[in-house]
Amino acid sequence: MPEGHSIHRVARVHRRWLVGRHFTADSPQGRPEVARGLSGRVLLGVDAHGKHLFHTFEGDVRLHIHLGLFGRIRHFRGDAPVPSTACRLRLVSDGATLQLSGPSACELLSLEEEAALRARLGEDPLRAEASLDRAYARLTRGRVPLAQALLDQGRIAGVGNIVRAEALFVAGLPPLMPVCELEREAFDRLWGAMRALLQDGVRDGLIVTPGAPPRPSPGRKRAERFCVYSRAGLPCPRCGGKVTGQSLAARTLYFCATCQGVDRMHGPRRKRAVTLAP
DNA sequence: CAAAAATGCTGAC
DNA sequence: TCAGCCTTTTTGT
Repeated sequence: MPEGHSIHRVARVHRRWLVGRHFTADSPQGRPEVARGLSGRVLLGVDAHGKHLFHTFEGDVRLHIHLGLFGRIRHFRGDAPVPSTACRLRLVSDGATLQLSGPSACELLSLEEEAALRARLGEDPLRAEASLDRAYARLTRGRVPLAQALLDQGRIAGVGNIVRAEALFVAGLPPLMPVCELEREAFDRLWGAMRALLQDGVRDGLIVTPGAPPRPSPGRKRAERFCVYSRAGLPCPRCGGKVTGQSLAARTLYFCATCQGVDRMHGPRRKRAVTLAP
């Protein structure tokens, strides 16, 4: 579930439905001190940065949530079901309930702790104040592969395995090129692709890459949402060649070697030299 | 039923 | 580089 778009969508939903309400909190599993700290307070605001969520309650109480790989947030209007035994935090108000399970972080932070955490995060394509200059400068440090740098939340925040694969495909960029060789023009294209995918994801609640196969591939039941992510061995929707899936820094990277110019290392949009007759 | 997989991150070697 | 964390959903017998 959780790449940046899911988190920003949650923040938007909470701003609309939960801010201004007076909550009682409990923690069926694991975080009694967090529940105690929040219980009886009014929620004042919600902010998302990358994959991190920050809730501010009255009395300067700040909740930090990171869903990690397994985390989930459910909300209910009116009656809510009994939470699972794994429910880490439940917030209940008149008419709205929130249940959080499986997060990798659910903690109260001081103003300073929150500031320190946010300072470690890179530019978030979903935040209005994001600076392309800063994002480009941070992203292109060092010689790590471009695809690996994209998952580094200190360079760019909110991009996960799906968005990196799909955005690199949309931008037609070779994922394994040294990131310091990424030209500004190619970066702008990539940033635009990431931002568009994430923004559509916030609006729609899930990511569907433009150009994804409209019909299920052979051996699949449903129409597909992605061009390359999780499609190793299946045909690329653009050129029909086989999509590659390979491990990079312990994550699976998906790409189309043909469309993303892997052999040329600098992308397919560069003009090929032509031998002219004398 | 059991097993596997999943969009993430950390800490130990 | 790898194991480990942690929950839910999907797939297979």
